[in-house]
Amino acid sequence: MKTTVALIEDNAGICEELKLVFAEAPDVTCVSVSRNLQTALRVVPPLAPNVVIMDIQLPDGSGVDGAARLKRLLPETQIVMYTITQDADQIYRALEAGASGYLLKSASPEELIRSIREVRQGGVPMTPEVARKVIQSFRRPAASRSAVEALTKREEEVLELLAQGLASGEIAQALRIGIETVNTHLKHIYGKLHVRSRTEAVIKYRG
Amino acid sequence: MKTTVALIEDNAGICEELKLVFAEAPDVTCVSVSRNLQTALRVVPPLAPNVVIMDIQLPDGSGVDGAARLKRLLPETQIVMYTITQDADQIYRALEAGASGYLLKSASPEELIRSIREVRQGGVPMTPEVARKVIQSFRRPAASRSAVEALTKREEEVLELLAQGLASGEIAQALRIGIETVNTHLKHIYGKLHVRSRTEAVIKYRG
DNA sequence: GGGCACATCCCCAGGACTGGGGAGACGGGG
DNA sequence: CCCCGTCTCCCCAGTCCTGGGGATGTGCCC
Repeated sequence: MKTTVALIEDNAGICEELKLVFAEAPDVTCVSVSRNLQTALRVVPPLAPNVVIMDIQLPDGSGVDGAARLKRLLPETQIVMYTITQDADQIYRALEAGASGYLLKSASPEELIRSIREVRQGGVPMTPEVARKVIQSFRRPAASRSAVEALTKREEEVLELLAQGLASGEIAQALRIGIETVNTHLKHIYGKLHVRSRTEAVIKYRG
Repeated sequence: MKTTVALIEDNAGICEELKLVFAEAPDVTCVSVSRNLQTALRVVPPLAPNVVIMDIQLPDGSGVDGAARLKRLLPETQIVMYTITQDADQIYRALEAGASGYLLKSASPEELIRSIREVRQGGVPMTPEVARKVIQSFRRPAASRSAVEALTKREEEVLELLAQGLASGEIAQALRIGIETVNTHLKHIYGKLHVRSRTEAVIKYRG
């Protein structure tokens, strides 16, 4: 099975190294290399690669957001994060964003190529440390997995009304506060839930 | 690395089959076979095997509960569920209970042996279908369509993307149409669903 | 051919929303 | 006492969304 891959990575050295790695695999073709998010979001969607390998730390934004946006534009594309951080929170966010794999940069070239093949066949390649953390998240349920708990009481009230379809003005009326205050609460909610619109907030809230 | 395995499985045929499979692997020794939970909970702990392979459907109780109790008694032991159900709920419960792997009985003998080795090295063996479900649990639950009556195909596609939190421009990009067209579809959707905003449309769509 | 549904694109005006900033009041904790 | 979090309100700029209007092309059915 032929596989097209787009690489999003800012470090030039790693890019070169990965190009060599890809060249070793006859069934893997690297169709694009982007050094930042902005370029990637413009260049990658038209190419519709089978797999995207991307870093989390990018110069112009978080790879997690980038992954979410790419996944929305290309639902069929499998996204594999390739990064140094094994921060549990980053891992969860990446998976929430739609990533299908999470490799640490300590992975060998062979593992990387194997992972690309694996993800194409429906697998979920992860470095063992990462897999372990993912599984652990099931043992302490709902702790870090729902950011909703970080919301203040008022913010939650606003979100609840938002999730009922009310507009800002209507929420203001219902809570007897100013519309500006509602918008301030919304800003804070967006920040805490890592979303960019009321629709996304509602989706996250309603699970 | 030598690995001791305890098997908990009520079906006699499968037991015999697995014994043969284990005999094939020189580094894997089956130290115990239990046909039910009660026996297993008495016999297995003193043996402290490296790995437990267990069914979920057992005559005297759920394998999920059994896994939880075994894991408490043997924190070092890796538990791998081996079952026919790929019910998402069962999978989550098993993982919450402390299972480190989840294999379907459709897995081949080779996969089973490979999984035993994998779990000993910190891996998390899962059949691809299962892995996919686990990963999906990090995303949003699927939409249920009910009140979506007279929508055309295109309108439904737009609504689906809308319900994933995409902005108009992103929907346009995803469907490769103009943003004006998306807005026209949205107008029609609002009319048909009797709503006045994208948020309300999403709420109606997702029930 | 004529009518109809569908999908596509366009224009426009007003309002809503997003995302920065600041700032006052209040209460709790160090 | 001062700091910090929370809730409240405000300003502003830019973008997005809503809700009218119209237009073209395609395919289907009678």
